[in-house]
Amino acid sequence: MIPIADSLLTWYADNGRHELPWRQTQDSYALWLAEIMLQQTQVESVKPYYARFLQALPSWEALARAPQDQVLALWSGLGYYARARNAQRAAQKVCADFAGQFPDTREAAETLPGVGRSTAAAVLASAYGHQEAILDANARRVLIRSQAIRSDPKSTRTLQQLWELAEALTPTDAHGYNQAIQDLGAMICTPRHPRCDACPLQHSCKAYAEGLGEQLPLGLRKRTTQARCVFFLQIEDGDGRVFLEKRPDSGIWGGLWCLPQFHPQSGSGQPVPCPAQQDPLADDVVLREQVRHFCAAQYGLAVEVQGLMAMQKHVFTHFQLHFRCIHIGLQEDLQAIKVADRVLSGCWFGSEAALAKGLPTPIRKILRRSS
DNA sequence: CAAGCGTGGCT
DNA sequence: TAGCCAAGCTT
Repeated sequence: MIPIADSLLTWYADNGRHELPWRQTQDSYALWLAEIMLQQTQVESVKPYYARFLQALPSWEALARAPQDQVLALWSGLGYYARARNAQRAAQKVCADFAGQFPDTREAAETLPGVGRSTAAAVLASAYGHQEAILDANARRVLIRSQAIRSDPKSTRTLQQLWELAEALTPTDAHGYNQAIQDLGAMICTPRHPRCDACPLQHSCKAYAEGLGEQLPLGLRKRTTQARCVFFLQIEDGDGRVFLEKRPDSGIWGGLWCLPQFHPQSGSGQPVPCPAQQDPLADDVVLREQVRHFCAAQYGLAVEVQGLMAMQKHVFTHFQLHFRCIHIGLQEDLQAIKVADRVLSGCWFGSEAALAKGLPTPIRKILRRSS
């Protein structure tokens, strides 16, 4: 094992990103919130969300008591929305079970929804000064390179080995060290084309010595970019309000408000796989009749299809969604609305009210364009 | 334990 | 363009 703490801390003092917003506070709530937002998410993306969220919900109590819709609206666009729902549950648990203080042991902290080992360690080190090691993507990459670990980074054994390494290397000043190793991973020891010439660990780095800097970590990701397709139904009433449904907590975009989805091949409206077809969402008389039938059966709405927007694509980690938006008007306005209000989990929103909700990014783009 | 879960930037 | 990647956790 090659020690790196001293070199890292020295480098960090002069080169670290000391100005990051969550490095200006000792409040465990703010530090925890930053860690949750930063999971799988880049610093620049988090900054505006962090400021807005803290401003609106500045304490455990405020978050615990907020309407879920407000929490999701503040998270809207940041992605991985289970984090937002878990964060609120965690705040409620902190208030109920931990007297409004972030727990002071890792074991207790890990009982909070959305808080795993690394997040718990990061908060305990930064908020309370505990000597706790983190192991996020940055730390993992730095350790793998500095020790030239060639085994599969995803395997349980390698992870176990990395955690042991992380704990052994983490000094008393874990707070500073954790920030330092993350900054090195973000600024110098980057996934591709690491800047070894500027690295404070170059003299001791086994990967550098063996010319493996670009090769490690090994076999990172396997990709499957299956394509699915769906229609989004933009149904407007006589007052220009649009109809949105709240999605169930489980699955993609959980808890967010969304336009109704439709596909002729799945009565449920679920997106369907669309292998490289010419035009999987073609507009014709049959489709328009199917849409009318769907709206009647599903929502009790008598509608007329006004037109189809151009095909668009939204890319997720695991698949890409091809979609077209269908503009729809009501035939029998007032009567239809009454039926819908009674039958549905959805609601009608004016343009401004809709945009204030927690919306998936592609839905927000659709509604912004037509507002 | 592998799959699921968002989005934006970079190459 | 299309693939790759980012301060992980849950089921």
